[in-house]
Amino acid sequence: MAADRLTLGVAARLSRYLQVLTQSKKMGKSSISSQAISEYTGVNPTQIRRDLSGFGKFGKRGVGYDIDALIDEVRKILRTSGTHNIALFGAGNLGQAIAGSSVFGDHGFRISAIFDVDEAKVGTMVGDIPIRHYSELAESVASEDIMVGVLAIPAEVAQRVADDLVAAGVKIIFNYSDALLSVPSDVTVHTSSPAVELLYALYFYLS
Amino acid sequence: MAADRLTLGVAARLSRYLQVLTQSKKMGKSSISSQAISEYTGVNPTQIRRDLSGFGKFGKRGVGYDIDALIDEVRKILRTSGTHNIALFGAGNLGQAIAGSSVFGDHGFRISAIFDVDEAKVGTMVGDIPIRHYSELAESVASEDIMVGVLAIPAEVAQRVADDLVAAGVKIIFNYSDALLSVPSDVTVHTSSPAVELLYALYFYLS
DNA sequence: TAGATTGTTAATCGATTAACAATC
DNA sequence: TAGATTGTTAATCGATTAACAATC
Repeated sequence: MAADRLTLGVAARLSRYLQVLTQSKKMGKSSISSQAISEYTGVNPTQIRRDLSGFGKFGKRGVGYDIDALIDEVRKILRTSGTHNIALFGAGNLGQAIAGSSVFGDHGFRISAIFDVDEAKVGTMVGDIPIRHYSELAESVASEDIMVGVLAIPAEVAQRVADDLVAAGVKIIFNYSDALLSVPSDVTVHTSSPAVELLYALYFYLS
Repeated sequence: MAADRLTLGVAARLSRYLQVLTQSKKMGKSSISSQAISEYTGVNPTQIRRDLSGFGKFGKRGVGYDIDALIDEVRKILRTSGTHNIALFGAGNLGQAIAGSSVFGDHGFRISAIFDVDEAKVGTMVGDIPIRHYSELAESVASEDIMVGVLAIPAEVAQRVADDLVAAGVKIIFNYSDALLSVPSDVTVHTSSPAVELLYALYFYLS
């Protein structure tokens, strides 16, 4: 059943449910209702139940969903049960903030390399991750099977690094700068745009 | 025409077009086609033209859209032409990275206050913004007409700050921690979840 | 049992897309 | 003129929602 590829919308929503489940587990809960997931994601509870019931009967009527079991099921559906290596570019304030947070680690992403061009930083550690020189990019991507590049660098150099990542074979880039990146069509770029989200939140607030 | 409230989808897409327009202008371009906007947003070019043509004939056939003029039009539609004040919580690595970037400023958001609880930081400056003590929150929100709170603080204290912001009357919160925040239904929370976006990018990459 | 919540149906609405005439 | 791109239509598909029986 449902052996087909997920639609983009379903995959995006399942990922968001997963985050709520992971965090709820951290907060000590063991089960959760579609209503509760809805409050944290803004997704209609009927749609949450619909999204999940397409893959099996994971819930208990009158009770809700067991969090541990549901995390396993959603990870299976998204096929992201393993660990995936990411490389972080830029060891400035933003890079260090990212390296020190659990925002990627909680979802099975491991920061396996941090790159910078500042010779003074190269060789030092951020937590337990050593900072390497940018010139080692291609080699590290290949030897550590890095699937994602995270750009915590100035907008002026973002395109250059994106080009080098593409040349090294990386297909997914997460861009914290506000630069617009041009990449081949088989490469996915996600740009962090907090202001964009605030803009439309503001619209609904002002209307 | 189209005096009704925008749907959530249209408002979200218009905000994203605005970011592409703003960045394209920075890069020195003066006009842009729906095809080019599509490449940077992933939104189908037909839909972009459709979204825009609902409000007027902004483009020139055979040429595209004038960037300056379109920025003005989209801002009018989103009713976000003015400047809006935001308060930043946390002057650590992440807070300093946000304060030092143009990610909010480019879209008419001004960081008018940074709060921290560390007495050693209070009174010092980040760029041209002074760090204030957290106890001044309510007073500052009222006196500076702050509409948005940005949380660059540990997950453990995020709910506490969210509660205080709600009590002070703030209706929009941008949350960089991975905490799940409970707020009244008239308050909007946006949580930055880079890992969530990577999760579903990975799904389509692995499939 | 009584209350709560899932799983599912059916109806509606908005998003998506291809196609193409209009026109710069 | 020729090429490019908008504005718009029509058709399809997925998202959204209310409602409610099933059942824990």
